[in-house]
Amino acid sequence: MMNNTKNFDKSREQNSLESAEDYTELIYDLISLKGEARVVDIAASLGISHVTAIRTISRLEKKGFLITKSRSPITLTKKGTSLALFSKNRHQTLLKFLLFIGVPKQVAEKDVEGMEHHVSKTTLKTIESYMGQHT
Amino acid sequence: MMNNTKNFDKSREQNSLESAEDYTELIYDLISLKGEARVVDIAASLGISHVTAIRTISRLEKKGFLITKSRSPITLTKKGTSLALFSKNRHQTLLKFLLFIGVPKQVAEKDVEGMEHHVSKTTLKTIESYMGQHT
DNA sequence: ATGTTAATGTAGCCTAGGCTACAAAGCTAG
DNA sequence: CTAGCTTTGTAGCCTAGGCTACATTAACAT
Repeated sequence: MMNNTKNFDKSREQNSLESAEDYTELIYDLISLKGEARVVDIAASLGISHVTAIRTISRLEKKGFLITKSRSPITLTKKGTSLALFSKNRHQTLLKFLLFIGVPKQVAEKDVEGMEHHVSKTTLKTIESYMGQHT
Repeated sequence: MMNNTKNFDKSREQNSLESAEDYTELIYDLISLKGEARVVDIAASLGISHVTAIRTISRLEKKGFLITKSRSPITLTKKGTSLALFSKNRHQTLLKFLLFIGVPKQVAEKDVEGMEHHVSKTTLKTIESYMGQHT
């Protein structure tokens, strides 16, 4: 009889990592650009309703990526900041690579959004090294 | 006041296309290899319970990708077969490309699983052409 | 200081995908 | 031909992410 938790964790760590990456990255950028990250802006940036954003943010808080205080801007924890930086870097690398092989900018930008969450560290390293050698 | 249907369609056509691709591809392969595609085998191959498989399959039937008959093997419609072939081809191309740039086989195989659904036709074409030129 | 607007939060509904537990149908062997 | 295993199907629960509608809080302007 298989313990349910395993499968949970599996999809949770997949799905939820994706939103964790998207949200922390976005929050990081918002803080950089606007000085603070607010729910409205997050929702607007992601093209979703503020309600959905609030719920997801509260889940991410439970998982230790960020901190919320009622009606105050959102801040990233250390864990959240690390994830944001990692995601941003991966995003950039991948984008550069697509452009490098000749994908049109607009297409590359859109494709990266979906692909980035599924690229392992090994593949990322390989890409970096490949671009290094073929410059 | 935004019409709800739009957002629905957006996520539906994303999410559901992913499973449509996975399922049609798998069913296609099962028919090739075993002569027929049964729920148990689909579930086993995807590593999910047969219940989840049944539900998803029934959704895909509603969307015209396949046909089920109670307690009989599953068959693909024309639409389903096209999608399967397209997905298989994209999968292969992407895998070849990752191997080409030097990603270890095991890693490549795993990464492709996630990435493939997010690679546009344009990017796919670009990859093909790039590999053609750099052989 | 009060009234309007913007931001946040709550309730409740939907789809999709995950599960277990149980029920029914079909095969296959005795 | 019946007992038992395998396959398929149903009921019901969970998480995650999407929404609208409504409520509350805060900020701002007059």
